[in-house]
Amino acid sequence: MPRTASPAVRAALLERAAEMLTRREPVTLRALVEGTGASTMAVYTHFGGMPGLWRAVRQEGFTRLAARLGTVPTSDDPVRDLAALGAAYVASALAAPALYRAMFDAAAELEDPDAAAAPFQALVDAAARARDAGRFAPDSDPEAVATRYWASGHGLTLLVLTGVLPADALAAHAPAVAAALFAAAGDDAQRAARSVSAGWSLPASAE
Amino acid sequence: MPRTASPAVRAALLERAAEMLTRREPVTLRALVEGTGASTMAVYTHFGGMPGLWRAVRQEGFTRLAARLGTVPTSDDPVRDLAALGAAYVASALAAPALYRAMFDAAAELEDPDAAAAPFQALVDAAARARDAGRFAPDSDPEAVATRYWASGHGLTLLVLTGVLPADALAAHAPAVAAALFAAAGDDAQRAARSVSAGWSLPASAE
DNA sequence: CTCATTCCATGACGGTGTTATGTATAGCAC
DNA sequence: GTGCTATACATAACACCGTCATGGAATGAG
Repeated sequence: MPRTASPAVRAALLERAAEMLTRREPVTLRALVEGTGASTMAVYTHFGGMPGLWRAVRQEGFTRLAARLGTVPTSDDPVRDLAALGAAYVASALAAPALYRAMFDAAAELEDPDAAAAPFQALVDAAARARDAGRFAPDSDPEAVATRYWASGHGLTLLVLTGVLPADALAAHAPAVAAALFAAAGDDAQRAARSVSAGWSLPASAE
Repeated sequence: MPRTASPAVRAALLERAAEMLTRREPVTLRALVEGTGASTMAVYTHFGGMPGLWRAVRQEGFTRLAARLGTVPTSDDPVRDLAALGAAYVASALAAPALYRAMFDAAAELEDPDAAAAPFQALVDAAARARDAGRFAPDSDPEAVATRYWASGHGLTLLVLTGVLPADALAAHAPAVAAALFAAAGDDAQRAARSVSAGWSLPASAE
């Protein structure tokens, strides 16, 4: 019966939080609401506090990541598709480094725990297609391949984002790691290298 | 001429900070000094503030990590040594998860920028030995192999530490990733798998 | 011994997230 | 349409954080 909370305020707060994050501004409660004209209490009614806001921000990050991976077209070369997915993943992380780091800072707790699984599933599907197409060994486990691929890319990405490795380390090592993992999954080494090279260079220009 | 700062206070603060970190307690200035009997100003005289304390904590973490990797014995199988180094690395991270995460939270800025290079160098050396021993291709780049190995292990470790992947994912995937990378570096796939299996299981019991 | 210099303890300050209190407004019963 | 009620939201105080200005105590140099 009572007054209902406006979803516009919630969306605006979330949007502004993501924007402040990409702008490297510290996301503080008062600075956050300052821009929206809302009061500090709005964060509490909509998110229950700052931890809730962060949960929502991470959720939003994974949703956007999944959406972005969804735009990667499926070709007749599933290994190339895996590489393209990896490239899109890395490009997404580089486009909003602070958001990416926030996502994995406490990725375990999300509003919807399956949110992190959505981007991951794209990799699993591609790995399964590679197996069914005869590129990977018949007994290769798509989920295991996807996990190793993901973890390796994640580590490389984070080391670059934190400044431990130079920015060009991604281009220098990510395709090589991918090719090594795909070859281990059963693909011919040279063929894997060619597919990775083709897929990796594809969405590099994507914003 | 004046009173000289006691290194014992500095060491005690550092020790307590690391202890609070492993105990998952929030490392706050007042809580930190409470245990040592010192005052808040001690942190400022010794570290210049909390950021300086974190710098020192990260530094200490890398130093301990390098020391731990230094205890891994060198065998006549350099590929096995690489696996053993990886296992020791992961074990070290699992023993103090919060410290590990703090180390890489802003690993770019350390008191001594070369501190992060020390653990890394152990990997480079082992990769160079593998190349010189004919296990890796003569034109394989030890530094590139070490970088890819490190990044992959780092990503896998972080995903487990943050709860994204289950704890057993490390044992399930880390050796496989290592074997894939070593095979890509030129080692025979089956031989690499055997060496990795031998080296990985070695220091698993280390604390 | 003297004294200057530095360590460090005490307390105040601005900023943070949180929350108690009050107010206005949107939805439902009639 | 009118009145009631439950909820969204504003305001302001709170406890905590890191920081720093002040002052006293201790130490090493001469």
